[in-house]
Amino acid sequence: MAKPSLPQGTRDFNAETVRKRNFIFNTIRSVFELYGYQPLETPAMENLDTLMGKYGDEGDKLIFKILNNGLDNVSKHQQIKDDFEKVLVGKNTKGITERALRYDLTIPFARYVAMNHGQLTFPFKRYQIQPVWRADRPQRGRYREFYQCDADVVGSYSLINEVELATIYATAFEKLGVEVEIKINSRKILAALSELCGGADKMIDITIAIDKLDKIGIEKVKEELLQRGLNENQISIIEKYLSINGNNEEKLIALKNLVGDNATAKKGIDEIEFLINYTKLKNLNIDFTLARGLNYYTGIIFEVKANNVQMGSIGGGGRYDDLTSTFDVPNIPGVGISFGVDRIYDVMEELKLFPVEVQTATQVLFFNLGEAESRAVFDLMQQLRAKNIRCEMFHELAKFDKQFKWADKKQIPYAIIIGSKELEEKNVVLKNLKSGEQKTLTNEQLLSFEF
RNA sequence: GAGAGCGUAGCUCAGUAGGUUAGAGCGACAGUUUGUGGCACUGUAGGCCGUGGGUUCGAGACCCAUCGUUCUCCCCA
Repeated sequence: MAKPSLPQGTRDFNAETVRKRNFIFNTIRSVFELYGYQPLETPAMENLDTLMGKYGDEGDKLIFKILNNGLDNVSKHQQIKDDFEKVLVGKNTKGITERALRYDLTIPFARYVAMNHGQLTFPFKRYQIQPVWRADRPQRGRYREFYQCDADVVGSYSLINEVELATIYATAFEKLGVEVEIKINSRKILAALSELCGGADKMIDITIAIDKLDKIGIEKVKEELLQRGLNENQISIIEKYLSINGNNEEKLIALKNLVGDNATAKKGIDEIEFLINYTKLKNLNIDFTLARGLNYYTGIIFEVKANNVQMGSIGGGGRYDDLTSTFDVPNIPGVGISFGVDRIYDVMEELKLFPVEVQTATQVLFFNLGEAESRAVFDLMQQLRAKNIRCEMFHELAKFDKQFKWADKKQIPYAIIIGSKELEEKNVVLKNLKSGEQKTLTNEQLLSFEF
């Protein structure tokens, strides 16, 4: 057997890491619950049909496909070879693969809603905290297996949902101690811009190009737009659009001057104004260069960036007014947000934002000083455990030195020593390992001690 | 899918211009010390130098391939 290893882009999590991650999960979950969202879980795998075509061409390539079983079945060899030929030219793949790992939580949710819309009470609000998988090349802040925490509401056009979701973002990150900027834009504004610049079919080209503004600069964006078939006049409108800056109010005024007489743009602007005025969040900023790749968004879109650290977005979302129609259930609008736990973890680790309390494991180590002593220890431990004190006994008879060092390494704050003397006198020696102080307590005093 | 860097002890790394028996720190284990840890000292274990091929009298070092890993672009959380 070769050296054991992990699949690329996946990780093991040790006790410390799991505790820190749980802190993030619990914080986000509690905020979701505060806003009336209910939990949902879906399978790790979906039918390939459910996922394909929902994330754009790039997204489709990153879906982890699961090989069908039974491909070595001799009686089906010819059929399987024929099917594989189709795979090679990018066609129908059912004979080779018909299942895939979940790529995000939104499409499985849409599938769930489409399957169960007859039973659900609308508006239906759900949250979901599960891993997703992407066949991406791993790099900083990018993994092949990572968790998303999504909250979505379907069956409502109300902008109050956007207001609440923006507030969920703000509240959760505040509770985590992470300073963030919540960036918003509207697909309606981007659509209006596209109408003015070569037609609605150019929207994807335009959004892809402008999304790169802060990375490659305005000149390169203009070059890319030219390559994508826009003329000089159209590009100059986009340049004006991208040069809009200032605070939210100033940006909206400038945008109205540029595209305000377009009906779609006006609707998008109204929605953004509503959201900003309603929430009054200080870190909610308009960013007209925000586009987001996923094709299904139709209204306001969100993206969350952590301040003071170099990291891709740690959350994103938006409104999709017609997501379930791809599953033949039309007219169910929705809006949702997602938290990227693994990136939030990396940010918190880099900025040292995890509270120390997160790490308390065993509170008390009982020394093992002999057969009769350890029996007494066991009885005492059971009584402490009944009072929710986390304690354990050293696994074997050993020198003090060894037992102390073990406690140090496991960062256990208290040691309790029960030797022959204490056994006889029915008391214990309690030592605070951090301060070095120790005192003798009766068994009764120990049971009421505040650890 | 495109590009770059790095693979030497459990971990972090050093290894000079290609030259005898590959080193350090940390960690592990044992002892000094069988009723009091963190410190110190002493000792021990631990390496197909990622893998395969090539150049050379001689390769951890140079060349090629391969695998792994990290990072960048694309795209994304």
